[in-house]
Amino acid sequence: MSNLDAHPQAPDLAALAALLADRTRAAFCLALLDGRAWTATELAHHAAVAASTATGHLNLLVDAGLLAQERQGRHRYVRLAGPETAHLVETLASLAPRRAAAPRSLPAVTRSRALARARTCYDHLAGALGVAVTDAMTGRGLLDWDQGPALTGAGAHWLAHLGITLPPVARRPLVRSCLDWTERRPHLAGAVGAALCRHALDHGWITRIGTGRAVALTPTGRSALHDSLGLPDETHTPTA
Amino acid sequence: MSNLDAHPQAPDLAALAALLADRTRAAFCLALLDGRAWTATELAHHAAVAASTATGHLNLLVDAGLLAQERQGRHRYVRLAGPETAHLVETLASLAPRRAAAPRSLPAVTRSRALARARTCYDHLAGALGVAVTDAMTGRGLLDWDQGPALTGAGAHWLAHLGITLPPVARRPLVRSCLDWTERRPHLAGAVGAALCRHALDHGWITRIGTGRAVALTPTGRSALHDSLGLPDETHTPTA
DNA sequence: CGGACCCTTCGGCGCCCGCCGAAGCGTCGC
DNA sequence: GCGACGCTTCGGCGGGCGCCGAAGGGTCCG
Repeated sequence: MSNLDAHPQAPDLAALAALLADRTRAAFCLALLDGRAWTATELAHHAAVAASTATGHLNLLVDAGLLAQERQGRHRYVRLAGPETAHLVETLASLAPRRAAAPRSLPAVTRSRALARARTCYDHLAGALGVAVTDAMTGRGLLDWDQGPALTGAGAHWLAHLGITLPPVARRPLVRSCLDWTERRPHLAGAVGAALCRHALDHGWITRIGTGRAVALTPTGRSALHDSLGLPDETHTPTA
Repeated sequence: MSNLDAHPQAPDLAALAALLADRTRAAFCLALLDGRAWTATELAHHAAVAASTATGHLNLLVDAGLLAQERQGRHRYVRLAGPETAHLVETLASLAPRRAAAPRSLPAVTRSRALARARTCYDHLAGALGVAVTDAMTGRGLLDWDQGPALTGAGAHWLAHLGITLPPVARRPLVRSCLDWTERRPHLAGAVGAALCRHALDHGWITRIGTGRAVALTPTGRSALHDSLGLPDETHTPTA
């Protein structure tokens, strides 16, 4: 009985894992979790490798279908091929040993400031803000995790009230739990998470900082999230 | 800006992926998805490698925390360290390219026979049987996937009626979707999936075949699943 | 007690793969 | 048209890692 007979999937699984088993390619995929398209040169700089090295790595990822690419003149843009790839990268990231562990327990006022340091995770909100939004929605009965992650009726109404319409065809889960690497608690992913993030960007609740995944919570956003979810808002909360 | 500065997680993520980026280790982990403990020698035979090779690989996986081990005299038993590891392996397996694709569309009678060829996936039912159970539960309103995978009230009653009690502390999701590699459709995972599988084994609905993940649906099981979920039962259904 | 068995360590071999700079092609903007 | 820029190809180098058999230690069983 050969290895192939025992588990035909083993070589394929190993090959897929091997694509992420290189620190440069891992850095590429982590960067691309911001949901945007990067050029080859940007990724090379980001990962501090030569352009020729980046080319080889990107070819592997594109050929394997983990990344999608688009040519615009001399620029080669790549992005994660879809939510499945993002989910794989997220899963690996959530299980990988932590290095710089975030503080476990923040005082409330510090937590309020921490909301300002948010980021996106693929196409949904992550970090302290993502977790805070998720927790608040859960606390207000907009999400129900008791029997698996689900959007409640109240949650659907709340979204509609905000003017958020969900995609008519549910080809991806409406609600998915995504374990936040820094907070070590789940934040909201799936179609709802993506729609919320889109809404937050479109309405100026958050703005992107630089070219990474960092986003800044704006005063408008802080106020809106306070009104709609009761998140701490420094303009309304006295400083302790 | 060095690679480490850009993404501190990248080397760790890559290291984790590297653990599964070897066909022998991948075969080990796929085998261990049956949820049982295997000895080092069994795994070596299974993957067709020398005992010394298996030792080295197992040491890597155990040291990294992906596997848990237990010594009993001269035997070294290892198992997957927990559902998180299983989820990672499942995720990789579901994204890995397929080789021997299962037939896409089975005639009903052949599908009935296919139910007999089931398997477990970590601690829940998989394959044709797992998918059939999942579909039947969904069709009868016991599971609701419209807003994320969820157990319905009817589902909870159904489980109670079967005598299945769920763990009081929900430290893992009650319901989780697990994409079935061979059927390419989701089967039920999570605490409910595990409880169902346990129940099916305890009540003789399925029995294990050999030392792998294959399980056989028994006449008792076929009858019980027909009664409780309307699954095809050859003793009640005329052969076409 | 002795042989069989499980498992581990060791050393050597061969293969794979990421890295780089140099050279080169195509695009872009002045 | 020319230089700058983005990207690709090529060849060589060095490091890493899985593989094996041999040797050996510990456990098990007749």
